[in-house]
Amino acid sequence: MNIPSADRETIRNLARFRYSLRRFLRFSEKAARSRGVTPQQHQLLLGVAGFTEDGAATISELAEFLQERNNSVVGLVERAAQAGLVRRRNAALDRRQVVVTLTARGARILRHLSRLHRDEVERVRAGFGAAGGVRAQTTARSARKAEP
Amino acid sequence: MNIPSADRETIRNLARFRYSLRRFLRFSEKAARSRGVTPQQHQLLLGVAGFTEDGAATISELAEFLQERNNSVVGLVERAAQAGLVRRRNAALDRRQVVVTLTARGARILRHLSRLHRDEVERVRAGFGAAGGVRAQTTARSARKAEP
DNA sequence: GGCATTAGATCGCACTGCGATCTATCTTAC
DNA sequence: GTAAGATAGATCGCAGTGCGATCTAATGCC
Repeated sequence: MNIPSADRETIRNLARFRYSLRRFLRFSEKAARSRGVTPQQHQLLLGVAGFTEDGAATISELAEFLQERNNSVVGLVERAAQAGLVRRRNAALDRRQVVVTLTARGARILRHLSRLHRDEVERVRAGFGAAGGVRAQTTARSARKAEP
Repeated sequence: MNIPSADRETIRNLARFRYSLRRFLRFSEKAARSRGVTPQQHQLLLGVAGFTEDGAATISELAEFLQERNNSVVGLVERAAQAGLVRRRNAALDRRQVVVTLTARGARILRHLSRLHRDEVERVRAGFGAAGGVRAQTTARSARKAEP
């Protein structure tokens, strides 16, 4: 394997960072499902309500927010619309554009999930800000018998 | 939609945070693919080399690191092994355990990717640490015509 | 008005993570 | 020692999801 110690240090830090990230995303995923929406739908709601100034977003804007291709977003919006989370309408000014807004139900779920996330994000931020130490993680690691 | 302004603030911050996250993950994904491995394989390499003290990890440890079920990890390791990125061997002490280590090729790729990621992570951390302002994002947002 | 551009939509596909289930190994109690 | 339970992985089939390729409709521009 022979990895130089400078790289080892970098790798160790990156691993901690990614582990922290995974745990956060996992938390978020469970939170979303606990409210009856998929993680992707939750992100969609967040993008619709929080990415722009006016609480509405086009497919392209959502694709930028989610960092996905717009055909992926089309499908996601379609399913979310069927689930009664968002509403679509054509922009009057440019009728190629599709403006997505939240339904009352979508807004309610987003509000609830956002409150749940607020605290957790602070924890993650604290972990990121620290010089590389997230203590709770080390304890979470399962003990493995030493190799002979 | 009627979302209270306190929630609006929270939602706005969460959206910024998630957008930053998505962009980072996107960057990471492209970096991995540019070196000929899938994003998941990259994370696997990182977990093997950086999650434990000894540069090796069992399936269960990797499942914890990746926050996935261990059957998912079994498949991931299988594919990575076939791609010549990692090696498996049974732990001598507890023969139920499977210890995963990096091949020379896996280590080389991980080293390269880690260097690429180091700077980017710092940028993300900076964005997280700031009181909620990631400026670059606003400019990246596509302009949408105002609704009439 | 005609041509390039842009915003979405449609289709089929491939990957990946999961639930359910199974086997092998280790641990504990008796 | 041995049977019962626990633990670590492996196997199988499936469903969700994001993507490439391609198409249509609306807009911009000269």
